[in-house]
Formats: sequence, structure tokens, C-alpha cells
Amino acid sequence: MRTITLKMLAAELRLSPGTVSKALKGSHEISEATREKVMDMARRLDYVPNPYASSLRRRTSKTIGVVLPAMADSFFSMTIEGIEAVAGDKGYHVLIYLSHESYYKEAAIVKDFQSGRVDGVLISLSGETWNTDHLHTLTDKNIPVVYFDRVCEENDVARIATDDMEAGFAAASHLLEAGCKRLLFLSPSDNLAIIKRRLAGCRKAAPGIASLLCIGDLHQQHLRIREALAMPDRPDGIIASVESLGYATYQACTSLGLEIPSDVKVVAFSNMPTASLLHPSLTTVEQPAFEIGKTAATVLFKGIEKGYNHLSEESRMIPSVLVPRGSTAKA
Amino acid sequence: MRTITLKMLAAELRLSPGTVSKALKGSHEISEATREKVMDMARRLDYVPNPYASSLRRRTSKTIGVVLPAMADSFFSMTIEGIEAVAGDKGYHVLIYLSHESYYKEAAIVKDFQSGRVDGVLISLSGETWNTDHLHTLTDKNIPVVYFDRVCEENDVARIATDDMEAGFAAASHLLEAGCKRLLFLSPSDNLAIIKRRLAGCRKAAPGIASLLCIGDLHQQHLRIREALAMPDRPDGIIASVESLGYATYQACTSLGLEIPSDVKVVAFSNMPTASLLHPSLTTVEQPAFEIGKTAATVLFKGIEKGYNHLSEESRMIPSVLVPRGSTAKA
DNA sequence: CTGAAAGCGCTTACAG
DNA sequence: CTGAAAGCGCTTACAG
Repeated sequence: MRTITLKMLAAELRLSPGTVSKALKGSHEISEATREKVMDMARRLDYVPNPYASSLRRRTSKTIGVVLPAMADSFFSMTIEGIEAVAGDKGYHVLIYLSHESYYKEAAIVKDFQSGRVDGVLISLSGETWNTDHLHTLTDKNIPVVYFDRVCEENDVARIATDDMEAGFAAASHLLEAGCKRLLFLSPSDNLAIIKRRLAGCRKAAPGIASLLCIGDLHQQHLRIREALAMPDRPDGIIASVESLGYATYQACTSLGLEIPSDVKVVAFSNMPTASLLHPSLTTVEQPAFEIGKTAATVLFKGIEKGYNHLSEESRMIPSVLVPRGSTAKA
Repeated sequence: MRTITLKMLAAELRLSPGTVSKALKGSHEISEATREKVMDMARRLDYVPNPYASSLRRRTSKTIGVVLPAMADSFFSMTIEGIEAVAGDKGYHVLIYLSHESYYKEAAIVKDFQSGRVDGVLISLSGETWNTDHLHTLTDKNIPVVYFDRVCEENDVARIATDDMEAGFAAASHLLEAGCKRLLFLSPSDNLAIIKRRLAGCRKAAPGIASLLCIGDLHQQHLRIREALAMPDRPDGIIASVESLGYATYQACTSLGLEIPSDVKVVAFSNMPTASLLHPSLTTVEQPAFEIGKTAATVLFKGIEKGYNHLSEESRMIPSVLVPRGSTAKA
């Protein structure tokens, strides 16, 4: 099937391409009669404009880029639903990229964005990322960037996240109230600001809290936690600062024959839909993932539409909520 | 920061844009010396080619479109990881769209693909979709389409899915062996071929199996299942044909005070990472989601590269696996 | 091996 | 209100 172009449509109508273009866009310089004729013919010939021609000419792509550390995580996948919802409304397209927790990959992805492929970028940093120079080059090119969840530490940047300090404080306080004496904070990364903030929050409640770095896949995390739980003075309260560390903790307890919550109590930062169905049900700090995605996208579009100024003032702290369940029940 | 174009790069080098273009692509018509000079300068000026100019000229976008019913589902999100992995390797970009189970939305998304925005399409059909005319127009335009998981019923099309008939048979047989007498099959849609096939497989093992349509969100599903479980002659074995129906079944049992597996046994088609941590652990039919995504993308790129012929011969049936757990334990 | 020129399919000042 | 023309930034026959 031959692709029909604006020129062909114009020829069919015995009008100039310029006029047809304006008519299709609903320009008010065009008479109602002409506009209708054009619309009719466009429909009849099933004309679909070439987006790349238009992008090239208008120097805007109607596309945003989303960079995530991983997709198979209930928080990030919900977040995408939020982003997609507002992008769809705005008539924007969404390109997805995964950094797989690699700084190198993340930098390569972001570098490509300098090409003008996207009008704006939504990013949640990889666990390895220790600086955001690669993102500053986007700002230099006037491509707005909004950080969400795993935001950076800079202040002059748009950041949409929960109040991680507060959430950490709540989680640790909750464990203390449940009677825990030796808390352990499980961390997936040494670089992420939000993890540092969660830990800082924990420390405010429990200054003596220990911290354990658990990198790698689920199995490696499990082994690392197992090790910590096999120690003589093992922790009796665990805070899993990301979802996968929550799974890994349950597995480690099972494999060591430790009972939750009598031997160890557990709270996890998690949006897993099955938290209440686990054995025992898992106490979670839930982040409003869909809303975070929606808000981040909304702020980004504001930046795109208004030409990117003072986006840092659009930063939002969205509350998370601690949901107490069986895994932290008192003796 | 001013964006540097091919023309500027050429001027800097006192070469023609054509020569520079060829040098950057590593064309063998260009001398080694020139090539190196060009590469050097490109690096120094941090030249990034405009993808849309190149797309317009070459009539290819280096982009694929992925259409999913939903993102927040462990099967689909894993699938995306597989797709992204092979797209990344191939230097392709991935546009994501959600149909939210709506035929209307799906059709609108696919219609846009006629514009040449993507070189190929990967789709898992919405629950409402009863025909695939919208997708045939892509084939007419020589845009290859690969269906995955929720495939259509046509044979002359590339389809990557598990053996759903077989999986249904295995699930129902497993429940019968566990002692169930009254089986109920929970379905999220009346249109999806794969669901029909799962049911057909169940019927082969258990001709008398009943079927219940549960549409809507998790809460609505829960209510519908609750109703069925509150009947006098209630089922004692449930097959949840998609993941969310598995959650809903657990909730319904909890709210009715029914014990799994003694009152009701449950098996779910699911890739949830927490299946073994549930109370009780959930017997699942697991689909190799990552591999399905990878395979679908690989087949699609074959179609894109070779110009789309006989893609239907690339269809694959990938085995799923029944993992027996506590929810179907014998009395 | 290098360059001049045309053109991908749009949009948008500018003229009338 | 409509049209002619230039141009977005590339690539690619074609010439030399």
C-alpha cells in the first residue's frame, strides 16, 4: 500500500501543501469550507502525517524518554502507568530505557538524548550513579529533566519523591515499638541519595542501627542477608530499603528456619500487591507509585511547554505510608 | 548550547557534508585518513546526529512499538525486560503504549503506527479485542507485527506464546489429582484466544469445569469470585487464568473464611515473584516471560531486517511450567 | 576518494 | 484566505 503524503493529499484537492497543512492543524487563517474539504479528503485517503518530517521541521519530537533501573519491579511498573497516562493525554509518546543499575549504560542512554530524540526526560537513577554530569548536558541543551524516586542530591533540579527521611524514621520507630533491639538496614547501593536518606531517617529513631550493603541479584542478596542472620548477635529487626531485599529477607529467614515475626521482624519499602497475602503478611512502606509517575510527568510537561525555567520549584515530596502487618507483630 | 549539525562539522573540517556523512557511517569509499579526521572532530565537537533527519531520509526509524494491556503485571513487565534487552543490542528504541484492555485505545495506538513512527510492532492484545483488522493495515504497509502471549487466532501471523491448551490441561489435571470435584475456571475476557485455549485445555481434563467471567479491577474481580464461593455447591478447585485473578481469589477466600487448600485449592497462571512466600504458597503455571519477550523481539527484528516475509513461520510455542505448591496440597 | 545536488515530508515566514 | 519558496538535518545516487 502506497503511503499517502501531504503533497499527494494537496494534489488531490488542488490546493497547495501549505494550505492543507494549515487546514489540518485547524489554523484560523483557513476558511471553514476549505478546512472541511481537507479533513474529508484526509479521512477518505486515510492520511497519516509523517511524525519525523514534522519533528525535523518543528524541532520538537512529541516524545519523552524514561530511564529506569529496572522494569520488573512493582514500584517502577506502576510508575510507568502514571507516566503513560499523562503522556497519552498530552499526545506524547514514551520511549523506555533500562539502565540495569549501570552508570555506564545510563550515561550512554542519556547521551543519545542530546540528539533531540526526546523533548524531555524522566529518570530514576541507577544504583551505581555517583554523579549527574551526564544529565547536566541535557539541561545545557534545554531539554528538561525531572528526577523521580531515585533522585539526585542537587537542589536546583526538579525532584519528585517521597519523604524518605521521614519514612525511614517511621520504619525504624515502628520496629523499636514492636520491641526490636538490634536493627539492621539493608541497602542496595552506596550511591543513591534516597537510600542514604532512608538510613538517616532510621538513625534518627535508632542511632545504633547497622547497615548492610546487598548488591547483585536476588540470590546474592539472599546469601548476604543469610550471613548476617546467622551471626551470633543477629539482628531482630530488619528494614529492607527496596522491594527485592524484602523478598530476599523472607527467603533467608525460611532457609535458616527463623520465624517472622517472633525471631526477626521485617519492614520493607515495597509496593508489591501481595504484601498482605504473604506468610506472614509483610509490613510495608508504600509509595504512591502511580501518583509519583503522574506528578513527574506533569511537571515535565510544564517544563516542556513553558520552556524549562525554574523547574526545581516544581519539586514535590509525596507522602508514603507505613502499613503495619504481621511481619512486625509484637510477641 | 548550540546544537552542532553535520553541516557545521563538515565546515569545520573543510569537507562536504556528504563525505562527512559517509565517513561517520564507516563507508569504505572514504580514505582511512579522512575517516579518522572526521571521527576525531565529531568527538571533539560532541556531534550527535539528529535521528529524525536520518529517519526521514532513510525511511526507517530504528524504533519499535510495544502495545500492552497493562504494565503493572509481573508477566508483562518481565516481558518488556526481554524486549528491551534485544532492542538495545540492535540499537533500536522502544516506544511503549498501554491499551488498558480497551479495543478502542488499542486501535488508536495501532493507527498511529501507520505514520511510519515505528519499524515494527510487538503486541499483546487487549481483553476487549475481538478482531485484528487494525493490525492488518500495518501488514499492508509492510510494517511487521509479532503477537506475543495474548495472540490472535490467525495462522498466517507471527505468534510467540506458551502452549496454553497444554497448560490448561496440566492445571486442571493437577487439581483433579489433588482431589477436587468441582472446578471453576476464572476468565478475564470473553475474547482472548489464549484464555479460550486455556479453558479448552482444562475441559480436556475436566469436561464438567465451570467458567466465570470476571472483568473490572481487582476489587470487582474479588466480589465476583466471592459470590461464586458463597454458593451452596461452591467449587473446591479454582483455576485463575491470569495473575490478578489469583490475588482476587486469595482475597475472596480470606473474606469468606475459607481455608486454602483444605476448603478450596487454587492454581494461578502467574509470574509473581512472591508465589512461594504467600500464605499458603501458591501453585502457579509460570510462563517464561523474559524469554517470550526476547523471542518476540528477535523474530520481529528478523522481519524488519529481511523485509517481512513468512514471519508466521517464525511462530514459537514456548513451554510453561506448573509449579505445585501449598495451595493445591492434598488433604 | 570527494563533492554537488536532490530530496525525504513536513511547516512557516512572507507575499499577494 | 491561499500559495510559492525556503529549509529542518540528514543520505545517496551520480559525476568527476
